[in-house]
Amino acid sequence: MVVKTTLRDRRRIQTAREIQRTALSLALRQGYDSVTTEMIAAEAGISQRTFFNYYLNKNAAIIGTAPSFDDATVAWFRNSSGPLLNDLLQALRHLLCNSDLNRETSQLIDRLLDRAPELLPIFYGSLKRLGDQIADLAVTRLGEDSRPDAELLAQAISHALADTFRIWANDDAMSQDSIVDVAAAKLQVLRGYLAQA
Amino acid sequence: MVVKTTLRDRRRIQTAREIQRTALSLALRQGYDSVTTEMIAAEAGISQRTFFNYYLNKNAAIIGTAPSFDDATVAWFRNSSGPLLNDLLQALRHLLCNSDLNRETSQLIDRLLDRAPELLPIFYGSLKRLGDQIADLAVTRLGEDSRPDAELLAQAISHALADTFRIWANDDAMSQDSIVDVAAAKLQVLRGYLAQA
DNA sequence: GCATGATCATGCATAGTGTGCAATATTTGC
DNA sequence: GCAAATATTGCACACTATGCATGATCATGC
Repeated sequence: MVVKTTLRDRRRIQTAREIQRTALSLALRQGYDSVTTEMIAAEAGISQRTFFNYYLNKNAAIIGTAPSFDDATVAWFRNSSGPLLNDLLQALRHLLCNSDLNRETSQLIDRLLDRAPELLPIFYGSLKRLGDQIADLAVTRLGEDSRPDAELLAQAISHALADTFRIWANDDAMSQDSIVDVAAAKLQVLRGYLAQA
Repeated sequence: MVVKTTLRDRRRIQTAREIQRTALSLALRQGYDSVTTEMIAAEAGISQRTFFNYYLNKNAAIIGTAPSFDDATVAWFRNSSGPLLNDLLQALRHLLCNSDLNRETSQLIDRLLDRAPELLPIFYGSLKRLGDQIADLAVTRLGEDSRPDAELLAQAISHALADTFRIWANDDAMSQDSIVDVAAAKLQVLRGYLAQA
């Protein structure tokens, strides 16, 4: 089933991005706290009410919406029989491949996180959604009883991925494809620390 | 240096706990969203303005304030030369030993997290403070260059600890001392998953 | 004890967030 | 084009959170 992309859909995505860019730009210019949703709406050329139609709250407008696994990837994962971690990483490669990341926007987010560390929990909180999806995948292999362990693993993976994102955002020489590989390397470093006991 | 505990200090702690208990009880009774800070203040016998003198926001009142490492523990850690993970876990044992956890309150939090999953990111966000402290400790050993790796490790440790907390809260037979041990076991499970690649 | 300086509780005003609802405008499918 | 679906907007409103002024309460040195 081919997805029909209507004018409305395209506009919706376009507007959502414009709001995010405006919000980031304003927050970097005059500080996150002193930016109001009214300002963002005004500069984005929409009403405040419409702003809240696009994002549930101010934080969400800054961070943007995280991508989701598509059905094909989920199906592939369920049928694959490779090592769990390898397959999870492979699924993430598909995810990143399909989503068109914007390095410029990522850079703005990265810079803002430096200046406004109070946003860090929100950033990682948003990443928790991705982590939950990873945990769901892992649970299909490990069984529902292992959900806490799956969540711990998923949390580590998404955290490593987030770190790598920030590196990628600031390194134009780094390719989008290598994000997952670098994150995987970070996870092996983590494994090393865990082995010291 | 012995800490002098004045009447004011004791009252402050007492009131803070009372506010938290009230907030938890109300949230469990009628849902987190429909509880207002005014209700919490009224039921706790204080003004709304005083509520905000104790907690920066509504979320903080629910989750409560996480404990901090004391100077003695930090000093011990810096001078110790055991394996990193072992020493971090040992520091956490000191932390838990000194802080008088309330199992009843923890149970209420656990139940509320089940009913209001939108609080989960806030819960883990609050745990991030503990994670940051652990990361700071680890950095004193690994060097500032390894901060991202230290944060990844700290994140995993605090997540494992949080999971274990929820188990402890609901298992009266489980001793407070064993929390760190169970969390350590969880970390070894994580290590196993990471080794599969 | 008690004076006095520090800290705390409170009321009030105010800025900002976020939602429900109804009216209006735009797009889609036919 | 036209009707149904969907988007945008204004408005009212409840709630969160902060700053500031004022009076109450506590700590401390004498």
